[in-house]
Amino acid sequence: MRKKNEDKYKQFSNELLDWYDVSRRDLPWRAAPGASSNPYFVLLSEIMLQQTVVTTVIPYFIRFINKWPKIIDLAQADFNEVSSLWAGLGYYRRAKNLHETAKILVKQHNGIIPNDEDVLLTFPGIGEYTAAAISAIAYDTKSNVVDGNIERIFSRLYKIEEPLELSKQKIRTLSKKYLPCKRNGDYAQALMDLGSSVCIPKAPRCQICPIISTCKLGGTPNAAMYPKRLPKKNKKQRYGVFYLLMDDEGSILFSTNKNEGIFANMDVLPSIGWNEENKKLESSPKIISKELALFNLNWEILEKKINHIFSHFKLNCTLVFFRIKKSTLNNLIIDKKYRFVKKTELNKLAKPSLIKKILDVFEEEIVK
DNA sequence: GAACCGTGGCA
DNA sequence: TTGCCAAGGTT
Repeated sequence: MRKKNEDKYKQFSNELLDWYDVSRRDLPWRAAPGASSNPYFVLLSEIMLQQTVVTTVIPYFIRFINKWPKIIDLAQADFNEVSSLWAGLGYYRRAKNLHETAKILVKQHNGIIPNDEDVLLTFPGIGEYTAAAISAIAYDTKSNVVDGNIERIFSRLYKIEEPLELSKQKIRTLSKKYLPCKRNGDYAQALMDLGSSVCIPKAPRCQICPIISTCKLGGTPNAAMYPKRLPKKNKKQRYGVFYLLMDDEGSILFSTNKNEGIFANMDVLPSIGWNEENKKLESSPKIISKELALFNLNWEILEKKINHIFSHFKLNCTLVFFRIKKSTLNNLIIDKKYRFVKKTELNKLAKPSLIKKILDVFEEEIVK
């Protein structure tokens, strides 16, 4: 019986690797067939790919390796520049963790990325999946790489009825049995390519699947129903007010967030609210905040509204544009954390997509 | 375990 | 339009 199972596992990986040799995606961090990969490229791409699709990552990855071709370049970079190149990619703590990891690697590991999963796990921003993926893809170790794609594939292979949130450990145990003795990095990437182009979440393309013969759901209309999931919680609606303050030289008031919370370390516009109850703030845009108080002045005000959706809440944004004269700045109470940024310096900031969106809304006013 | 942490594409 | 989801990690 054991012999029979081993044959099954071997056939599975062989068929998958044969498919990979023909169907593999050509990605900028991927080594040519037969060539050894660049561990720095693997690490950088794996961090960027956390919860982020390949097509989104590619241009960011290219910009990063053009600016910092080696890990030592990244380690020595000014974090503000790292943050700025990361802007728009989301999950901004990743940028800080990446930079910290690069610095540790250069300082304590001679700039060499370890192949040991346990060592990789000690770096900030590298968890179980990423450690296994770097080890397998960069050094071809026999690591049990389990990402969302692989969870979906094994959920379907075994027609797992439990919600994915509850079956992760079972899937790890199953997937470990299938690991081949050779080409482990290719094998992991083959599963991921399969998950992204064939065993896709909706409408899986079972007709062209190289491993349909081992799949309990293969070719059945039910395949799309797996993996099953726990019911999603509704995103709460929050309300916030954002202020675009421009002086008569065209400079705009910004602050840089601390290394915490949403938009960690990013450059943002002054805002208040972000609460579920603050809907009433919409009607009093002139009172900004304790740190930034505006009273009894004749402002040129333009008000707009946009919506923005985050991973765990929705934000209804009231946007308020003020044009102020420098001579009246003395009447403002402005916390020291704020600073005016010249129009020509805007492109150097690390602006989250929401902040870019707000600047776009007032583009005509900014150009004036 | 559950909440927090972004964004864009797609149906 | 809305909800879903994607190469997860940290607290």
